[in-house]
Amino acid sequence: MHPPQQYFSTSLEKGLKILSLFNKETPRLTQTDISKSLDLNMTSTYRYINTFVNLGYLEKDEKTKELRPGFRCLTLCTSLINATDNLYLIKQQVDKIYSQHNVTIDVAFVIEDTLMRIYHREAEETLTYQLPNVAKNCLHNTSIGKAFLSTLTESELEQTLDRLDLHARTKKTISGKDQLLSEIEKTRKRGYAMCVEEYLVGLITIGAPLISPHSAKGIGAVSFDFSILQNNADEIEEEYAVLIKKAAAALSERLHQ
Amino acid sequence: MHPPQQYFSTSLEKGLKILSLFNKETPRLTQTDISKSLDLNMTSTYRYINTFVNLGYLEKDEKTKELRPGFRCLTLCTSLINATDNLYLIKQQVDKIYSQHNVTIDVAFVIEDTLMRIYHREAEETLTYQLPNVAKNCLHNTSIGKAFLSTLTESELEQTLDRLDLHARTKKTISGKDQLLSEIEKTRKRGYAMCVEEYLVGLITIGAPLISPHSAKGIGAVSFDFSILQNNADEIEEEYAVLIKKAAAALSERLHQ
DNA sequence: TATTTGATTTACTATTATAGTAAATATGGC
DNA sequence: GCCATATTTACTATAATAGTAAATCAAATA
Repeated sequence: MHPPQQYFSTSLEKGLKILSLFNKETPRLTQTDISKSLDLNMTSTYRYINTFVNLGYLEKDEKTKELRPGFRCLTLCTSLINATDNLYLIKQQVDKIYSQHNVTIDVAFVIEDTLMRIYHREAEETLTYQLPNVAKNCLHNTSIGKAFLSTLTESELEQTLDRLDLHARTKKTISGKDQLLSEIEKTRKRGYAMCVEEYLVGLITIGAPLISPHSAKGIGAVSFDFSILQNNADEIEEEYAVLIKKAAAALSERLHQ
Repeated sequence: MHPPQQYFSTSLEKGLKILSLFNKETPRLTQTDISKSLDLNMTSTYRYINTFVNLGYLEKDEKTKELRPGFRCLTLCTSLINATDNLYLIKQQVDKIYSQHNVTIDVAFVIEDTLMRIYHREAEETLTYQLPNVAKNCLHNTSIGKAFLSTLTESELEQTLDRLDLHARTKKTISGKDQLLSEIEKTRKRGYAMCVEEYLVGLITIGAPLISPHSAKGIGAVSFDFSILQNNADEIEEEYAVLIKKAAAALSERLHQ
């Protein structure tokens, strides 16, 4: 069935998928949760979980059997984050833009069609929406998503759009595939994406893609968020189009080592 | 040879061991480095590395073949750290003590006889030594190490000491096993460890163990560091013995969820 | 207190992934 | 160009894992 991928450890992949399930939105999971969301049979799930628990990466509540990241995750994560300056440099750059322009900024990577926010700063004295740190089904209705999509090749884009559920979160959400394709094309040409009340009523965002200098592939995007009560879309585009592209370029550069 | 540990994924364990090798001191490693330090044969090392590279957890420099944590580590780590408040709460507590007493504070966990620092604050206007974030062979000559050892059972302690290389870093390092055993006993009784120029000439530290409220086992320690030029050992003990124990208790509590 | 239901854990193999040897192919230094 | 070192590929015996099924446990309900 699967192409027999050599020199690839499927067990390791499954383990990492389990760890990746834990985040701010879902900090605790049961064995069944994990088994279901990864479509992994109970015994295998049990084996991997047991491995993590034995090594201290997960802790299991003896009563509820709920799992949560353990102290070993703390050391692993601090080590890994210290090993590269990436996160530090990203935060530094975002903080700089934030202090100069007082805008709400989001930096997110896209992993398996899921938007993973790695840093966020919120503008003062503005209306803001708290977006989740991990968000599925958002590539078509956020500027981060659209900016990311604009980095894909024709065939990748085609495949991705077929996979996605182009759910219409608001009346303005672009949910037709053709319409979305031309929107992505527009985004690619001008180098940034706009999103006007497509994700949430009242929310306007402008975003540009982050390109890994290592692989030269799009890996995520940065966006500025505004409330429609304080800015209108044209003004935002006028004022921030150049800035968001510069921000994306500066951040992309900082992904280098 | 090994007891056939059921419900444990050895592949996952090896993968995690590889990831754990990356830290501030060793941010880049070659396949050979990894293979040697984990005593893993080249083909297996290659398979695991390849898995990580394919998934984006490691990036491989095409020229030098050096490996470093990839963008996928960033998302995993931010998710995991967001999933629990542990790190945030620890930092908060340390910052509080720091601002009240202006002392240099280290918080570290002990993993496989290795000291992993997860947070550090440095006192202002004092002479300080920059300790590494990951340090081997330090359980016998640091107050963090000795405090941790004092939480072990008799048999665990016995086994650990037999494993360790009781290297004498300075003239004052306690490198005899019996001498160390009575030092640990003393530490256990009073609830804190002192280390007077045993790790570095001129460095005095006082530390107390961190106990996981989950497993009720010792997992690390917190310490205050001083220069012998500004404080003498007796003064430090007098002034900080109660505080370090309180700090350890407060931090241990915060490991709960 | 029994009974049901759902979840987790253990027992047991067929299957498959992995370890490890060895050979091939890079890569860099003379 | 040649040598030394490191990485990658080929190949199979072996050991780990997947998956079924049964057992155990825990919680909710009768």
